Amino acid sequence: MDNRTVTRFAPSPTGFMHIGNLRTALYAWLIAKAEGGKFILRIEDTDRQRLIPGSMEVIIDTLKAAHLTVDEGPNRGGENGPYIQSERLPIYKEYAEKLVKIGHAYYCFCDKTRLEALHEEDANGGYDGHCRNLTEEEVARKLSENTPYVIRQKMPQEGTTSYTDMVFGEISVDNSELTDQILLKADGFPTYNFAHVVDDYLMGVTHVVRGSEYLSSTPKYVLLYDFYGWPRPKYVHLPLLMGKNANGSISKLSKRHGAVSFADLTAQGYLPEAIVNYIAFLGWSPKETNEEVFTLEELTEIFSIEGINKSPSVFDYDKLIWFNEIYLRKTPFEEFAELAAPFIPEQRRDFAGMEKILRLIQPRIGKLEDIEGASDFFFNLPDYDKTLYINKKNKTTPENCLSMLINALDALKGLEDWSNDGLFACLKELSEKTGVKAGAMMWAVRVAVSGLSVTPGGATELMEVMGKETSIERIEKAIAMLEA
RNA sequence: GGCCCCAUGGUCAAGUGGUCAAGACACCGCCCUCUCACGGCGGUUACAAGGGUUCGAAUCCCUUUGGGGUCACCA
Repeated sequence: MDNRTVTRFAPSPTGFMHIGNLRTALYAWLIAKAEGGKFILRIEDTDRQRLIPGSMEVIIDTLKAAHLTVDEGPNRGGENGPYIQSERLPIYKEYAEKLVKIGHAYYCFCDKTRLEALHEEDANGGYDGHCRNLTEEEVARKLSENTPYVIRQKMPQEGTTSYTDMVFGEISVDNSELTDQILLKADGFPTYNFAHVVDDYLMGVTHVVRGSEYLSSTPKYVLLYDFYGWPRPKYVHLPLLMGKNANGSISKLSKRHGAVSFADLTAQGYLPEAIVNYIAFLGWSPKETNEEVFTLEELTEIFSIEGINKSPSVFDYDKLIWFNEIYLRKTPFEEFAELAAPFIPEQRRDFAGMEKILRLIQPRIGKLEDIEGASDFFFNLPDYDKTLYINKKNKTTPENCLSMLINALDALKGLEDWSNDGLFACLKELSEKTGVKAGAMMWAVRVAVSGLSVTPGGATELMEVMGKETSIERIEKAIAMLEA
């Protein structure tokens, strides 16, 4: 074994990848890669009730989409497998029994009824240590009678336990606060509390990277390392990701805050690269620069644990959109068109002007989901009000727009070169000839042709896309409306 | 409730005893411009409160307040 940095991402198969989990994976990956280390994927499926089929694929696909390469894992293999906890049951049993043998764990035969009664007595109290001091004979007898049992960790009753976290510093807890947690469940599966410690040790994990919700239970894990005589890993607890509630308060980011899984986000048209870039900056910032746009590769260069923040951060969709816009604009058009395809209503996909529409829209949308709405007016002229023709800067009114449109209609009807340049030249010339500002002329035509006060592209760009027939038709309609 | 943790603008954040307290998003204004977007320029908004320590505190200590996490045969 060398002393390379080894981190792991150990999600449980819940069916979707929470964005907070992705960030944990990203940081763990970055910490490993910054040092040329190893990144392990391990599936923590010890809770059989909550197991959701197909989850592992979601996890693997997400990591792949985010470009977080796995060095060892269920999909890659490796020298420390298996990487799925349900396939490691004998290991946990062996280590749990070993712990009993050396006096730091014990068999517990308390049944559900007793535990529930305990809980009713004091909802905030833990296990009372009822089976802590059973004699060897009693244990042997119960075992021979096949009484269901669990194995609990025997916590010290005095003193304090402390450890150093690389972001939060020294954490110290009175041992009297520590309850005798279950290590091995009655169904023979280990709990997270036990399995992850055994696996992290066996797999040579050097940095345990996870959310700060584990900050206060880590003393229990640290004790396990001590009991076994294993060197403790380094701990890197990450500040939680929060969401803003309707009433302004914040709480752990969850579904009611909006899209929170990676799949939800990509389904709305956020690009994986933008998501990754954004979440890298949620709870971390680089020391030497104010720049925020970085590729994954660049992040491995500048990422450091020292830059990780302690306080929870609120997930801000506005900022995500900003990142997304940047990545959307950087995307070569051909690629953008491919990404856009699934977001275009089927009946519009073969419209001849679709490519031009996409070119107009690419630099103006926040996420791919916006494509349909942003281009809708090309297909359906919105109902609009005469007041749209009022523009202060160009001094337009419904009245002068009407005369401009009448002139424009006439000129456009005779126009051969229906290209953006041709259209622009035509209208520009017309405006000079008729003595109106070009901006005013453009305003009138643009509104007539789009029915909107704000459009992706100018009057002539829109007309080029729509074609002569539709453009003329819409202008005639506008004239009719203004004359009414 | 006990325990643990956190506290700079609406949000993300720099800042580690001496700064006019960076920067980004959002918002507002101006410029550019066939509208919008992009780009450029400018602006509004912050050290939770109260005590200390110090010549000097956003930075150190205490208290309060606020927020979060955790107390499962879930992870």
